Amino acid sequence: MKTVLMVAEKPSLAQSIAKILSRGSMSSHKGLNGTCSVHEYTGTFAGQPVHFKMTSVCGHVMTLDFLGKYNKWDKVDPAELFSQAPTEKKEANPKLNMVKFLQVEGRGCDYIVLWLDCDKEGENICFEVLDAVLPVMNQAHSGEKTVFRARFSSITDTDICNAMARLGEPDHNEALSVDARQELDLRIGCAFTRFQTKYFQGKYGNLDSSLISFGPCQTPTLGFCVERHDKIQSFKPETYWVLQAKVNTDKDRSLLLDWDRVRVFDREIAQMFLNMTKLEKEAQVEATSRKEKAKQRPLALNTVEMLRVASSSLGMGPQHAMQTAERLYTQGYISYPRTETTHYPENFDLKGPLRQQANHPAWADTVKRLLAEGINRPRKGHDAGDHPPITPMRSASEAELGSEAWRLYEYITRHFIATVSYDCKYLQSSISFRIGPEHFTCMGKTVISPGFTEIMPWQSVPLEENLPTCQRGDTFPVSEVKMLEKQTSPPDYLTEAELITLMEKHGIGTDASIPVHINNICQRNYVVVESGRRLKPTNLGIVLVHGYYKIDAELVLPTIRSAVEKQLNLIAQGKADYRQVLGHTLDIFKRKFHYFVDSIASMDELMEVSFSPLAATGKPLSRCGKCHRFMKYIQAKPSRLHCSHCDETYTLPQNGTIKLYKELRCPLDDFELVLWSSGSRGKSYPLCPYCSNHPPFRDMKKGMGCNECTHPTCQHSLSMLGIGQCVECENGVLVLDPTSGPKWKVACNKCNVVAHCFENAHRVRVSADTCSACEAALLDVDFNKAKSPLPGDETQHTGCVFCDPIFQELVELKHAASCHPMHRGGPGRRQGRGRARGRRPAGKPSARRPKDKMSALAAYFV
DNA sequence: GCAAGGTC
Repeated sequence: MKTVLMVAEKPSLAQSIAKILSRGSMSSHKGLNGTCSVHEYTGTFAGQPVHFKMTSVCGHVMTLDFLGKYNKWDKVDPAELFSQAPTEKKEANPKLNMVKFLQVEGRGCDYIVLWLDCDKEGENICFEVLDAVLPVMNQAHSGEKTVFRARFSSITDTDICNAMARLGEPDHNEALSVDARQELDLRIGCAFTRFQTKYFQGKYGNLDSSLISFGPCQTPTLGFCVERHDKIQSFKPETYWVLQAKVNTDKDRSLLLDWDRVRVFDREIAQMFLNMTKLEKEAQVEATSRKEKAKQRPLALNTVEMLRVASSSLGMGPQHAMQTAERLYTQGYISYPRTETTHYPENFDLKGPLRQQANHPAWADTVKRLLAEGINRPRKGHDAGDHPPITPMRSASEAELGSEAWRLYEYITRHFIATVSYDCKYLQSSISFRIGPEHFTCMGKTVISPGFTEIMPWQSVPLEENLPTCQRGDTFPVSEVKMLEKQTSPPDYLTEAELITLMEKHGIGTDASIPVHINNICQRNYVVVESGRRLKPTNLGIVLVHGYYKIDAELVLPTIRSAVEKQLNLIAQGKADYRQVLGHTLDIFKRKFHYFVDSIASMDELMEVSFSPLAATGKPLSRCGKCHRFMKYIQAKPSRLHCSHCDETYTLPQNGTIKLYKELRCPLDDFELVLWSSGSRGKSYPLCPYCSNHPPFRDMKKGMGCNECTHPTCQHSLSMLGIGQCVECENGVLVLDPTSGPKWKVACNKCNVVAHCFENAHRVRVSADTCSACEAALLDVDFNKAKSPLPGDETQHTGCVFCDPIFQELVELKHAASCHPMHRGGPGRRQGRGRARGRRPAGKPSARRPKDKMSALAAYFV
């Protein structure tokens, strides 16, 4: 029997589609990556009985990057990234082993049916899948078609079955347009980002962003925020005047009337109108009206609307909301949360999900009534052909979800119920009055039936005072006419919800990437989220955008994306050649780039005002080995040392603290050593600022400290302080931390293994001798007289930390505590004493003997 | 260390 391989874009879709096509009779198992499943069943294909294997990828299989050597920022001129630098496709997520997985499942298959999402990205993934699978599939008989594309617009039985019955071919042009987009985004984004970052980081010490990034989506996104900032800055308040009248409708009730002219900007004129009305004793009713109005139930929920409401009403940022929604989805509480569609498919079961909510304490009454009296037909929304709108899939309580997830789930469920509820109906009445020559109006609203606002109370029609019943010609006594002086007020900073709307309108990003772009401009410190989730640009963000405006406004305008996308669409439609469009667009941006580089001084003028030059930043810390003057330590990201005399910058390890190390110097270059520490519970090691940036020996990499230095005789080097192979990682060596006393530590120079030893020793040295059992270097320890753990009055002992029975008792293996508890390894997983002891019962040789120090070192000298 | 697009 022949085999048909079928591939969807994500595991959940593979399952739904297989369920439909196999009519529920399939057998499933997890694939080798543990994420994708394979669903198997038998059926017919091309008129013959076959075996079906339905599986999926996880989004893109491949990602585009430059060849490795072009990723060295200090060796490559960013201008080269436009054409010379070659790109390569790499596996998008090496952990998933997707190519291997596809080949294992695809080996020996006869046909392949591609069920990727029906958009350009999906078409592109089709070819990524084919590249992986075709080489291992059975060879086609002469002329027989083996590659098929299923085109579907929703995940419903009819749609999926129709797609299966009318298979087509993957569209190469659409896929090529995505290849072009990837290459453009990569080359343009990286070139500008690297240039800006290097230029400004080399000049200023307090930019407070380790990366000055540029991108065709993130930069216009920032542009929107700065545009609003500029509007606020340039706003000039204007004074205006309003007439307000009050009439008595009853003995102790009065009615506030709005002026039909709304407002005037001339005081004299307002005064004139006031004079004409204030002596009038009566207001005459000129007309009354009563209109029944409706407030429409919401459209079915899509991603961006969910994100807007999450931000504006739940105070939940888009990134966080999306993560929360994804968790609710994978746990089966809601349907797939990434969709543009606001229209339920024709045969969508609305009552099923509604019935699941019928006993929920929060909305049982509403749901039961809807089920009993009949649900309303949802409004006609937009069908983007991707996934059905977001709906609840089963009932859940706050206790089982936790408060954050619950708030989002509650909103999604209330929204869903609202879409099958009735519109809110209310009566809008108005009375028009005349006081002297001037006209005034009073409006009132009364709810006739609350409809969906019962389940979405925040949408309720606000209660307004009932208007008196009256008719044309009636009069009411005027109790007061007064003139109010007011001022126009500036707009406020952009809310996330408004930004999402702007991005959607201008086609910047997609439902899945909009939260990422917003998150990016926050992380780069271009904007900060203020109260009410409003985005206030920082000085850095403002200067960047104003700089682009000065040099080349197109770089920040939202049209930058749409213009390129127009070109890409030509490729997709087969109307333009992929190479030509790519070459042409790259050429334009290369020119823009060179112009930008040549004009950078005009952006720099703005930078100068807000930021301090490197030389004027930071505190003097350690001496330069070249000029022997003090270098300044710049703490702001990225932390570094700057010698203003030599005009050199030396980057330091991030995420830790830096101190001077006893004014000790590196024997190679005379630079004063500094001590890097990740905190009292973590590890620390000395490093030479020069060596760390210019590795002195072969096989040493940038960023290394003395604990990885292979200098044969320096007292701070790995050679002198190394003890033996790390007990956990492959290539690490345990190195004595010479600064850690009196609570001595030995730490791995690669991973975060830390051994705490000898609490009360006042000196610990690495001996030249090695252990006869395990070949690790011996430690020579002098204990405090009063607190010596040694027998008798002894204070000195030399032995192996792994094998010596006395030392074994004094060593405790841990993992360095890093800044964030999430990243903490060890103690959580492996309590207390680790492998160092646990795997070495006294007297028995260890299962994995630590290599002797010299052979561990030899590895470094290769 | 960089983009944006998939998805986990």
